[in-house]
Amino acid sequence: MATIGFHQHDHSHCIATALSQAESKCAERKLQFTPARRRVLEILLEKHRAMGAYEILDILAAEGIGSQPPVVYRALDFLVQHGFVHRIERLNAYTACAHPTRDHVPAFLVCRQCKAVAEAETELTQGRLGIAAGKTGFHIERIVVEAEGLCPDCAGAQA
Amino acid sequence: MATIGFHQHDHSHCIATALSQAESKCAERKLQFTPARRRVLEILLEKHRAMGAYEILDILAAEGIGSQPPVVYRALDFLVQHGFVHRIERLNAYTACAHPTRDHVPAFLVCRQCKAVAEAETELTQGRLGIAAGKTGFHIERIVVEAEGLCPDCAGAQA
DNA sequence: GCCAAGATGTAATAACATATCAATGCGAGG
DNA sequence: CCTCGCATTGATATGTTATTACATCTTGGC
Ligand SMILES: [Zn+2]
Ligand SMILES: [Zn+2]
Ligand SMILES: [Zn+2]
Ligand SMILES: [Zn+2]
Repeated sequence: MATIGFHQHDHSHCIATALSQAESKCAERKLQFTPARRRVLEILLEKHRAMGAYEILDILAAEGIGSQPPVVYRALDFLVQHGFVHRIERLNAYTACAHPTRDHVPAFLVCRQCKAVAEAETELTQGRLGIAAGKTGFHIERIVVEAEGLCPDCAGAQA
Repeated sequence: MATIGFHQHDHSHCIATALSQAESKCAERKLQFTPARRRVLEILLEKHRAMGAYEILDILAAEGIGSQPPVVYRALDFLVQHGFVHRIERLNAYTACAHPTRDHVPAFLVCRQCKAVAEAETELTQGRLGIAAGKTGFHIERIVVEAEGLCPDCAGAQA
């Protein structure tokens, strides 16, 4: 059992599922799902939380996969590029996508205390931001939405 | 003349205005608007774009105000804390608030090419993100919204 | 097999941020 | 006036995150 999106669940098999989905997707698109890329995604799925690049690198180093920063940054770039992983700007950290099969605009709830992260989705309509962009002629390609606050656990522990 | 919010305008006097507004606000709240803090805000107002901490520090160093990182980070912390400056997570950079008199939830349009930044406002209603948060018991305290794309200038230059 | 594109190995460095502790200034209460 | 407490500053060191640069190797199309 592990904490995901702030509730408990058994995800022993969803790692395998996500990995094989990623594998298929790469095959379709003629992308190379190399060992380092695969292992980084697997690590993020296993831990099921946001991890810093160097935290991942430590694991790779221990396993003899690579010990230099570019090893992990290249893998992360690939995974982020193709939507298997999201970067949490607020934390300078990375987390496996919670619904990699759907095309989506990710949004995150980030606990400022324990750093737990839950992935939600925002509406595609860009509201006042889209309107502001339109007025000025700005062309939006991507939107970062990250809410910061207290997760249920930490809020409860405040007592 | 300078680029602000992606259109031209003369803001020779708005620096002075913003500074004196900040001064009043600090006086009201019994905050110390010290020389370093004042100068950092002034620099951000002058340049009128997002600046990295070390870029600001270089200026402070040249002026003999201070050359060590804590000098600029302390000033930035203060200015961000009190709403005179916003941090752009996507860029690890800082920019003077475009409407410091109003209480607001800032949102940004960030050009991926030239790094120009425009500040907009988002609705306070948190839409589906708020709903998702409510369901899981997450308590939102702050929301980061940063749109990435191309500003009119860069889009034009694409040719 | 040959070539070009993509991926990896490796070293060095850049960019961003914080920890720690001593020293200083300054107002409120005695 | 004194001094206690608190915010600020000074100074040094260190921690953390990310990129550049260049050599080498692999892969897949031809
Ligand atoms: Zn996702
Ligand atoms: Zn928490
Ligand atoms: Zn603002
Ligand atoms: Zn631009």
